Amino acid sequence: MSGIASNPVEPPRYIRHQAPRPRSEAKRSHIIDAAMRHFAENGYHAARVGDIAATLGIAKGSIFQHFGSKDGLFFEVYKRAVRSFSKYLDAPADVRAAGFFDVLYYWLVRTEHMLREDWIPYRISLLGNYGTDLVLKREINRFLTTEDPYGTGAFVRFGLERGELRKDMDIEMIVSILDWTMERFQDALLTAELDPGLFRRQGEMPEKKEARIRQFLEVLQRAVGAVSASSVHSNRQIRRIAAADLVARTKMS
Amino acid sequence: MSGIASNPVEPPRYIRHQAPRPRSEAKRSHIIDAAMRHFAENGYHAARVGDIAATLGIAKGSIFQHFGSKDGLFFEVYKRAVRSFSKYLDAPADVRAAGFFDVLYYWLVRTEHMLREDWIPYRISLLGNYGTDLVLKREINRFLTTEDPYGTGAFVRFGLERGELRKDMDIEMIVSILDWTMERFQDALLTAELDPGLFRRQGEMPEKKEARIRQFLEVLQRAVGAVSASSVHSNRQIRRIAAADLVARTKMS
DNA sequence: ATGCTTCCGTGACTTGGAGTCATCCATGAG
DNA sequence: CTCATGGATGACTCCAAGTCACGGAAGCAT
Repeated sequence: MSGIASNPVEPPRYIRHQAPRPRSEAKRSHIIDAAMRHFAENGYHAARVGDIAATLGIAKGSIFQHFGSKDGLFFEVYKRAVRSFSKYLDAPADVRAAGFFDVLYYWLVRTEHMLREDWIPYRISLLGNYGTDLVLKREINRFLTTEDPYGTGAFVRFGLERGELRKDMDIEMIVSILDWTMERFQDALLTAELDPGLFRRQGEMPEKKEARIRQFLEVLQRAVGAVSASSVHSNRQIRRIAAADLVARTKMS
Repeated sequence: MSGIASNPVEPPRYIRHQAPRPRSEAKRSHIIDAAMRHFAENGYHAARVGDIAATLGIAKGSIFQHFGSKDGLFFEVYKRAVRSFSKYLDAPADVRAAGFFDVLYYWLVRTEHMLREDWIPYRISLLGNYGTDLVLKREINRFLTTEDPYGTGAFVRFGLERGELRKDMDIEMIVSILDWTMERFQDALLTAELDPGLFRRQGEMPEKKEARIRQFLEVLQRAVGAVSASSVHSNRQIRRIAAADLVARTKMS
């Protein structure tokens, strides 16, 4: 295509000819751990690769040898953080048995507690979603699409098989909507920074928060839930509203 | 409160005693324009303040004098970009008269065209939403909340007054859900253009896109729309599905 | 006009962190 | 013990954000 192939192409170097020694993998892992803490505490930009190295008592160059760049390091950190989260279907068996929307409820009410005891990976995912760079964000999206770390796809199929989700929609549309709204709702729940609109008022009112969760789930159920007896969320309040609505609809006709 | 007022406090300097001269405002405006182009073309990180200055034929220090920092400059750029977008209720009168969901439809189908003729501010808003820094993102959210540049609040009130939206939900919940899903849906719609890697399937299928828009709006209507004759979207397909659903619900009881 | 003051623009300079590389060293194979 | 390989090192380069002392321009007063 372009120039003349004057020199025979050198075989590309820096390709692993054999699996890395076990020591190397362990070190990588240590670096990722320390980096995760640093990124979580300082944010992406304020985190210094040199500081991470100093914390570990190793040379900065070593980190670059392993990960190539600060972006590359963060991407590994991000993947580990996200993989450490539970998948939807990891909910206890009795919750799963209760149904699709009960599983969502289960995870939403636990979000806050999980944050307190394990805030570091959550903060990392927040940085990956909003606080780094569009180029990196693109990599992250590719990762999320191919790996589906929350198991949204399987979870939606679960809901479809149980007849709790509408069958007349593209499944990708359901997955997307679930991903979008759950992500944003959880962000709003957890960080006043991101959504000052929805939760700014009630700093210390857990019951108000729970009401929001219920309302959100109810909206979600209307949006993508199938309309049949088995799909009605087992929670009393939601069932009550759905029933009232049904009456209203019936009267209308 | 804190220490002893040992020294009489110096009157703070660097406070504007009078409005900036008109020349200054014009220059600010020029800088913002050039910066917007640079950020849009290169992304936040790759954009160089020095390049922007060189493009304008002025000194780099001048930009810092006006905006304090690169972040500060970007924030001004972001505000201008977002303010340049239409508000929901800027739709033509006949579209407004057709109803809430028709207005949404109107804007969604136009998103693509608007992108082509005016891609720079869109790209800026994308950078502001995903590609800078959490600290800046926080400022941006505060701005979006206080200024409501898309007029979402007024638009939701419009829908409520027309009886097209549910009255048994907190209004902020509706606003948040509308903001979240519209933003993400538009991003998905548009980044398919900008970045064929993500949604590479329907690159050249406008009718598929329109089907997606209809499906999305239908979901949204189920989620937050009131159930009454006047709320049904005027689009035939949506009305048909809503009617079928009503029948199904009635049978169920 | 002449001086006075305040603001604006300038570009050389400082700061500081990402990324590099020649060299060293630890380890394993023969 | 020697050699070969690849990880570890840290001083070094590069580069862009941000600073500042200075000079000049524009308003203001006399």
